[in-house]
Amino acid sequence: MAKVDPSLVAHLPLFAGFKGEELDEILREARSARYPKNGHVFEQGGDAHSFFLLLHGHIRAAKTTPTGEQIVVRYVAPGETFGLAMAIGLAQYPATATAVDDSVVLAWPTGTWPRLVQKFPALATNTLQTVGARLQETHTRVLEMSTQQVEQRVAHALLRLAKQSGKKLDHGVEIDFPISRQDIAQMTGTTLHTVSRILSGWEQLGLIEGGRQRIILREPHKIFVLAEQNAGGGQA
Amino acid sequence: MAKVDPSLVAHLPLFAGFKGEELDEILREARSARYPKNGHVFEQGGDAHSFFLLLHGHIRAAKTTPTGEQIVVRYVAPGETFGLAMAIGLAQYPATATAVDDSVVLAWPTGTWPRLVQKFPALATNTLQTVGARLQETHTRVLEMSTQQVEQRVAHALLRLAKQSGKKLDHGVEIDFPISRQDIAQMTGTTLHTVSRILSGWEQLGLIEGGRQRIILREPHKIFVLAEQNAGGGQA
DNA sequence: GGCTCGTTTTGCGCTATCGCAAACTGCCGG
DNA sequence: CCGGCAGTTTGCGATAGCGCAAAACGAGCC
Repeated sequence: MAKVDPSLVAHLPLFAGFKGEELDEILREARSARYPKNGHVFEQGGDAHSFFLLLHGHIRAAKTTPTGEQIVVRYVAPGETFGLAMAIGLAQYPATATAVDDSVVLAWPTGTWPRLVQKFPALATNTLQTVGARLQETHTRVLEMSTQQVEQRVAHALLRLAKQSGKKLDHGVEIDFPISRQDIAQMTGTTLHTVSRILSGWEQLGLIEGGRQRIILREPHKIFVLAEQNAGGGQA
Repeated sequence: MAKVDPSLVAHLPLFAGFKGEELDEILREARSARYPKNGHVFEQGGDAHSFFLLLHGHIRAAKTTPTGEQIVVRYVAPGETFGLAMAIGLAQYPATATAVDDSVVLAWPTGTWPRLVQKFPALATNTLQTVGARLQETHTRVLEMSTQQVEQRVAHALLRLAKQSGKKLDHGVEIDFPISRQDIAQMTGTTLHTVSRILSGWEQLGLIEGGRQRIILREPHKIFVLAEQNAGGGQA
């Protein structure tokens, strides 16, 4: 219904190199949709009927094991695409997408992708860059999980969240959407309990301030130091 | 020099949907190169001068931390592309590629990519699929590292290696290139020692047979069971 | 204003896995 | 044929982090 102002999205990586009228044509194919907090945009295993661009809000993409355990694949911030399953050759979504805040998305039916890509090859190369960047990030995540202790991984995770979705405060940065200790545990490969212990410790030290699904980094720099330093003693 | 027979590579995912003469044109841009066992194809941080297609042999892609720890990102089997750094927008290689066996590659100078993609947009979409598949695999890896014990992760790793590069034997499957316990540790996020203990245990049970940089899966099915089963007791 | 439920905190024992050290082994080079 | 060395095995503490249990807390609802 309500059309999206092209100028609002023209600068996004997905549309890099597009003229106004091309952009128009692409946007015409999308419909916009609103999801309330905790609403499901799509579910793991469901048919990949659409791909999305987040306009407002925040989306959590999570993957579930057969035994019911979950990990958070990533948090989607406004301006990012998600649900690209079909673009990478999948017929079903490999993860579940849930709005963690009231969110507004642009959705293109899967069927439009081949046509759009054919007409606008730059869409494919732009998407390739995006997916490639995510691959790099995921490799970094594997590297961290392999070589760092939980405390450092949590520190890195918070810094990334702050960078991606941080709201600057007078003193510190607040993560701009509701996120629980459990969520952080699922991002870093640990347990709710361990995250809680770590954050409590940091709060004692005045590094952060926490609340119910809220985290404020009061001393980002000190957390950065924590994240980088080798646990205990390094190799001489 | 020696031209590559197009029919040998025509069926690869990278070239899906290409006619013979298009293929020819693409192949003409590549040069082939040979790397001896343990030769470096490129190094992490080095300028991304080329992208590659592996024709023969096996390549190990590994990422190193500032402190010198490594993880194996993946093993490249013949027919797969690697070193796609520039296609995904990187100017430097994010990992080091080493031949684990005498290997032959096809190499395209980075500069050819934009031109090739412009002329053959399907290259971009094919590559997108490939990179997307790798992203999925990496997410699976994160999931495993987050939710499974070391023994199961090792089992999964061996099964994947066997599937990708296994040589069928009378009784069992042999991994077709030299791979050390250390390598497996770096694939699963554990230590050389733990891998050695696990494999020794399995060898006792007759599940595998090992040697210096060699692994034979004698009972793939039993290993599969090991890989899938929840450690200890699952939830009732 | 009081209640309820989801989130967070915290205590405590347990153990999978690490980390170090040392012995062993099969290949490769000379 | 004889070292020497990289890769492997194994033993033995040390411990980070898990898992369970329970209490404290706080936001929203009635």
